[in-house]
Amino acid sequence: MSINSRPNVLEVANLIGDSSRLAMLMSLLGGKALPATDLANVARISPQTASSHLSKMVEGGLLLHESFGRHKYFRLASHEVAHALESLIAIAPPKPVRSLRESDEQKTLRHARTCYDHLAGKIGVALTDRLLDMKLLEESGSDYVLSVEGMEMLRNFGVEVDADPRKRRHYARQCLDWSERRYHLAGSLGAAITKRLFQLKWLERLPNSRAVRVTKTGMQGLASKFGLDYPAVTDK
Amino acid sequence: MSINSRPNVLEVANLIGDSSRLAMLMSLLGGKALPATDLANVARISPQTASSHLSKMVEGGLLLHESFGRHKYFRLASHEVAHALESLIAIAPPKPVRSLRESDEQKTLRHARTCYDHLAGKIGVALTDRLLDMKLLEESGSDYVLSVEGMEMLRNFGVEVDADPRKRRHYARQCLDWSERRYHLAGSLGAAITKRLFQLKWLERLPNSRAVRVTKTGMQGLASKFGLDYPAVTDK
DNA sequence: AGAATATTTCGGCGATGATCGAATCATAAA
DNA sequence: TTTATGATTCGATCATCGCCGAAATATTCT
Repeated sequence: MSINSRPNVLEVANLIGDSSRLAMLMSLLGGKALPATDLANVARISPQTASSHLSKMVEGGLLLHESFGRHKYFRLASHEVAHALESLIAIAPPKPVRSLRESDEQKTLRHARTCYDHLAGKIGVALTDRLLDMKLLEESGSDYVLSVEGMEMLRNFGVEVDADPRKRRHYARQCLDWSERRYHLAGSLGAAITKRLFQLKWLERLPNSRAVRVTKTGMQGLASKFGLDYPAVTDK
Repeated sequence: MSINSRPNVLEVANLIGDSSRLAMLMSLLGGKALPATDLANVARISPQTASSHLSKMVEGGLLLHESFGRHKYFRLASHEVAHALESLIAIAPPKPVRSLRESDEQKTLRHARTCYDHLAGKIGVALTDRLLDMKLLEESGSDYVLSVEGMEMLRNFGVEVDADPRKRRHYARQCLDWSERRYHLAGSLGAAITKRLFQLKWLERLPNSRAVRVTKTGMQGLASKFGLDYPAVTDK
């Protein structure tokens, strides 16, 4: 029984397969650590129930926690957990019933959001496309590789480009975007670029959401630096 | 609520998070299609219960079925489903309690098995290592790329090497091996090589298991063609 | 045709587990 | 210290769902 040998797989899948816990996990996919009460809210359950769920997920290796005063912050335990969640999202059947009037939150999520630690949504896909067009990034097999020019350009841009990217696993992974059904740049490079965009205040987080907003300077910056035609992205 | 927008994620995770269904899915990770009764056996449940589970998994998009006479064969619906399962295995905490006397089945699984459509286990990892040593394959970011020599060599070896590998997604993916905690070659290239090894009868499937056996000619062949020191692999 | 095997449907039992109220503990503000 | 807020523990309730027995349907074998 190859299943008995890995009882933890069952435990992990079981943990994810509950509506309340999944709601918490999905909101943690934004990459931020959130306190227990906030997580109870997103799941629409009482603090007691949330506490129970959270301790189970910590026990099961899905989450880590850190205490600050009377608050207890939870976050995903690793990139691997985020990746597993993404891969589940990827196999959930295509588009569900789509109401004519798409919810606002839905719309902002589709537009731009963080996917654990990197940029996703229309903007994430568009930026990746630009990097490819500008030959800063190249597809390689089912992965990306940073070109020499790309490394120089991004370093000048202030991104912490790794010394020897080829040595690192998951340096420039392709991540399948559920809203766009397209790939975009993930991995530690994707995270580093996103980090820089926040530093420059080209991006800012929206409260209580994975969604992010491109600021005014961000629009100008993305246009001049990467030639990203912002209106074209938002329109269609 | 980004969760309400994707109810299918919950459904999928829920389906995986049941012991009986997971047992079936794990055995289907071998890549073969199996009839309902066999799946009932691996899960140690009655045919009625299995039937119920199977129809749910088809409904949820995890499985596909094909009928041959009175038999109904089930298989994983896609590479993505296999990939999602692998990613769950990867986050299940390291090694569980390990009895001194490891079960025979466990041992053969560790040794060599199919991971959906490619070779895994000690042999899978060892073969990948050899391909890297021989410069037929190169690491690129978190992925593999077939070298020019590699393409020629494998084509001569009878592997259906794709015309333009760079165009294909998931051509030479790295797959994390749960038993070895090492990466090995997956993707369509990994599948093509494995297919060829079965053709040549260097590998043969063991009944009712994901485990595979390296045949006598296989040992010789792997040694002469890829310099794979078979005894060294099996020993430690 | 009759017998055997594979799969499915229905119905009811039973266990697991998500949920919240009430109470407790811990930390921070007043 | 007192008060307020975040988090946890315990206990009881209640719904869900996995499970199998019985019976039906379909296909193959003799």
